[in-house]
Amino acid sequence: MTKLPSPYRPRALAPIRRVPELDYDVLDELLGYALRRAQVGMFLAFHAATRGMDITPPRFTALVMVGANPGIGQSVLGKVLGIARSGAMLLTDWMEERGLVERRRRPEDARSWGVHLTPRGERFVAAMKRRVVAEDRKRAAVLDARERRELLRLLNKLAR
Amino acid sequence: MTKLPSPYRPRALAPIRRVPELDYDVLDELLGYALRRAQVGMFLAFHAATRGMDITPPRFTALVMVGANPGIGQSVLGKVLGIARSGAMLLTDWMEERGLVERRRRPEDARSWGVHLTPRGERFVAAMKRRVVAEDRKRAAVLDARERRELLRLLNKLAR
DNA sequence: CGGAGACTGTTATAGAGCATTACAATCTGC
DNA sequence: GCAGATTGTAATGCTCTATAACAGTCTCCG
Repeated sequence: MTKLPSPYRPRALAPIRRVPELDYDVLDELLGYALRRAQVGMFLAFHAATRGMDITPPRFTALVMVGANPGIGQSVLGKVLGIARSGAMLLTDWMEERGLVERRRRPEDARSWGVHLTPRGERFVAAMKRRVVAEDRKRAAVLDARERRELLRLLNKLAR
Repeated sequence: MTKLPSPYRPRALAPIRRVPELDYDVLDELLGYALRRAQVGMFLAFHAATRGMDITPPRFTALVMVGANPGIGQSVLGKVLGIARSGAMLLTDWMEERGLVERRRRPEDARSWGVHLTPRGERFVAAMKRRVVAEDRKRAAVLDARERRELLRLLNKLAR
């Protein structure tokens, strides 16, 4: 039905392996390093959970935000994602090419477009969220409920 | 003294800005998203702390590991960093071009090289570690000592 | 001991992702 | 009503990393 420009190539990403014989020096004391290791693990789980959907974390975030904030502009999308406007536009192109979103003119501002989910996009986002949320919980299952809440709290505090 | 192939161009990376008017939907419930936000913040601090040194997180990790494990091979380096062998080699090239490390033949295995810090590399790594550790502490100062330890523990648990 | 298979570093190639810059249309405020 | 900011867009380029192929070397087992 819709043409898919890039023929889905799964991005293989290697896990960060812990090698017991090695001395990790200050790395073990740095929050930044611990964050990166944890995040790579999470990314691998994310990737597995969305297999076949051609989804990446930025695409996921963009789609969720469009779903929750219909009519959001591309500049705001860029801010939320921490990327430049031009990148947000390419991302929007990608979503539009797949028939997941559409751009609609805004009557109150002729410069900007509002981005909206299509019916197909709604279904896609719902399925995607279900998978990702489930995987996130599964992955976080090594922590008990209290630890999970505490981790979330500390991370948000750190991110300010 | 040593020629620097790429003329140090700082990689501007945008922060992930929180937009209060927006609905973040499931994102606020996902550990993965919180991890990413925290990590981007940390990366920005890291980048500021190493300004002028042309350092990135993988380069930092590689240099620290070489310093703490003299004679480490490039394949192991790749495993530790979570990148392919070819990437570890380019990284080693980069360090060598700057006179920070040298490759030495291993008598016990003629296939592999051992990577070692040069005297210059030793000084560089010491300065780099000082800066990064200080910045990491500063950045983590929003947490008290107990929270910091707890965060580190939870992150390591999550990364398995 | 000799060959199969695994492992090392290396090279070349390719692609994703993103920034930067420049531009035109439009909005806002003095 | 004009200067300056903002929006989407387009073109270009760079960095990081993977993939695949290759030769040299090691290991291990028949």
